[in-house]
Amino acid sequence: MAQIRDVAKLAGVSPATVSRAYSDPSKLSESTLHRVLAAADELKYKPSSLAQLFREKRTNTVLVMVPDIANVLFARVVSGIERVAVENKYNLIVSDTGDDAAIEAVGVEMVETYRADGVIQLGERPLSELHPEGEQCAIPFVQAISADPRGRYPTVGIDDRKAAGMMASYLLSQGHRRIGVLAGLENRVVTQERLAGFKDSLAAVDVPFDEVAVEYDTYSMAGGERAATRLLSRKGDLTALFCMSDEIAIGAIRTAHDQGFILPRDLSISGFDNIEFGKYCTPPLTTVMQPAEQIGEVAMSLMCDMLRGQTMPKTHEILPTELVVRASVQKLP
Amino acid sequence: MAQIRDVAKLAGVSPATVSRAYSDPSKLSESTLHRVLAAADELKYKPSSLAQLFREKRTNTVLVMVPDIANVLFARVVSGIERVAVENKYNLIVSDTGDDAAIEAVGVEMVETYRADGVIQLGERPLSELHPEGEQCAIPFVQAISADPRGRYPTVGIDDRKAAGMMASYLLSQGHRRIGVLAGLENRVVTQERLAGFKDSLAAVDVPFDEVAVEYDTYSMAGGERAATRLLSRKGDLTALFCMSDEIAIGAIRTAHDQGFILPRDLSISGFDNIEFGKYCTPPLTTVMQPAEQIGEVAMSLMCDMLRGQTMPKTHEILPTELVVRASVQKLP
DNA sequence: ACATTCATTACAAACGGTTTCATTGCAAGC
DNA sequence: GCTTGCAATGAAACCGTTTGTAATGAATGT
Repeated sequence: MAQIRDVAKLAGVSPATVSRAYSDPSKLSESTLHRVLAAADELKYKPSSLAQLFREKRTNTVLVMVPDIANVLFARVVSGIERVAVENKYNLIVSDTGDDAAIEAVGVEMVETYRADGVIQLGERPLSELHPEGEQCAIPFVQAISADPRGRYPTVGIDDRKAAGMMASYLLSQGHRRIGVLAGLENRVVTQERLAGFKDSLAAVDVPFDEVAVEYDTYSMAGGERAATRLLSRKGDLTALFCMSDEIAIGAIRTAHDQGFILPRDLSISGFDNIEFGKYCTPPLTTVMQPAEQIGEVAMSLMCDMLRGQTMPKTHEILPTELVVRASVQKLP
Repeated sequence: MAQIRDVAKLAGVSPATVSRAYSDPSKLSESTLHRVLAAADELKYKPSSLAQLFREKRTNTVLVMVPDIANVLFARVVSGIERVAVENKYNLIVSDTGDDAAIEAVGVEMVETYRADGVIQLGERPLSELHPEGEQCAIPFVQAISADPRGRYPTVGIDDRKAAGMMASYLLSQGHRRIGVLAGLENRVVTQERLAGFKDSLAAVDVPFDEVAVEYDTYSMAGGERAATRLLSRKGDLTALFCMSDEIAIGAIRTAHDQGFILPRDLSISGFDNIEFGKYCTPPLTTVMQPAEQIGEVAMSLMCDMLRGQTMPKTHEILPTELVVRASVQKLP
């Protein structure tokens, strides 16, 4: 591969001039610029980004830590991040962490070893748990989607509590009173937030919360199947299932079908997230829209701000959610 | 951030010694090693990968070009690539190309500018179309999932023609004779391959291929809906729909439901890919399993071989597919 | 006692650009 | 004609590692 000095020699100028031909062409005379570019073209010269980045001590790269890249919701967030990244000429290193603290810690280290300029964390773990210096450490870090909006680092996501409350209110407004909850993993803050929102709405209309009617499992279709099976065998009188994700709801629909329920006549089911497949369920899923792509876009925008301005925006962006009414929830007479 | 010379000074040795303390500790005396590590620890020294990589002229990074990261099938392939990448200590730069030739070309350039060591292409476009030197250019390149296995670059995927033939044969074996085809984009080689396989099986049992009964559209649920709507309005006598992807099939199921079909009684529908949601459709989707994660793993393994051995494996890995029989295809009397 | 070997460690070059500072040449101003 | 200023360019330092080669000293062999 041709180097800058080869081009310089061929064009009869110094390497500095060649460098300037790229970084600030206006500094060169018309004829020199032409000569340099012709020489570069002839030698098929491409500057080594490795050398450039080394000199600048920047990588132009942001690390995105995803708990599971094959999860459609996360994939959509990454898609949004990507869009803003290319706009701003950043590359994305994507790491599938499997929600593992050790892997995430390695990711954070990549910033300190000049492997990435900053980190966008899609997992729930805050930076303070991933770095030996805890809260003190100061690297460009943005947490998105499943973040607790109370730390000192910027976060972007939705108001899970409010959104869950919105859905619960809708179920109540449709006449449902005996509502089972298919929750995700119990130890997640997102689960607790959504549960709190659910309880809020019940309390607002003085419907007692039936502690027994909650089943926890993974945030997945298989988890939804299992949780639904357990819940339905225990409580036969439920009229609706409040599911904490669309995948859980899709699993629950499968279970309900298999047990001979006619949906939504015999059982109403609501989801959360509004993944594309929900629209194609039978019956189409009533759910809460979470603006996944937009969350990614905002997260990457914040990251760009941090990277350019060297300043840390102390914001916690809360993006709006929307109730998506389809057919899986029925109005009771 | 502390640098190697700070550590060297504190430990009273030369930078070279500090460097060797990491790269080959056996070269140092017990006491020196100890002193160096203590000094490094005290200063929280982390070697700059940027400087290291610059020196080695390697990035330890592989670029993955994905037409659409939010597509579950691609996401699963990326997941497989990831797994092998971390095993081999490679980072992944993921680029969502939107199937755009210009963006893909920029990706290929990243190798020439030392931004990545190699490229894994999940799109259909071969390297020869992405580089000014065409077939001549010699960069570490592996094409996966939608590759034409006839170029000089390694590919990994399935035998689309055979797999499609397998599914068509199954439909025929269930008594279907008037089978509509919901194809993906017409200009894709994968579409043509699967169509060829479909025709193969028809020819094998002397069923004439009904050219009219093919509808092309995008590989998506929306595309499936549109194509199904067009096809069903044109041909009322079909007993089965051969869909070229699960997403298309899911869209077709929606359309069929909406038009009052009882599935699979009134219409059988088959998919392709075996994405997770297929299992949760109503009725559960009969489809062809494509080993997406494994395709990713093999692709990344090949990439590692190329990167280490500097040799190009001239293989075209064909991974096995499987018929997944569920309930969306009915046996005709 | 001297040469030889070996283990340790230091020195300095190299990686390929960018950038600061100095130099040159030319035009304008007096 | 001489100074001044500016545009264009070059020389060289620099970024933080790694590594080939040289140097040092101790141990060994004769």
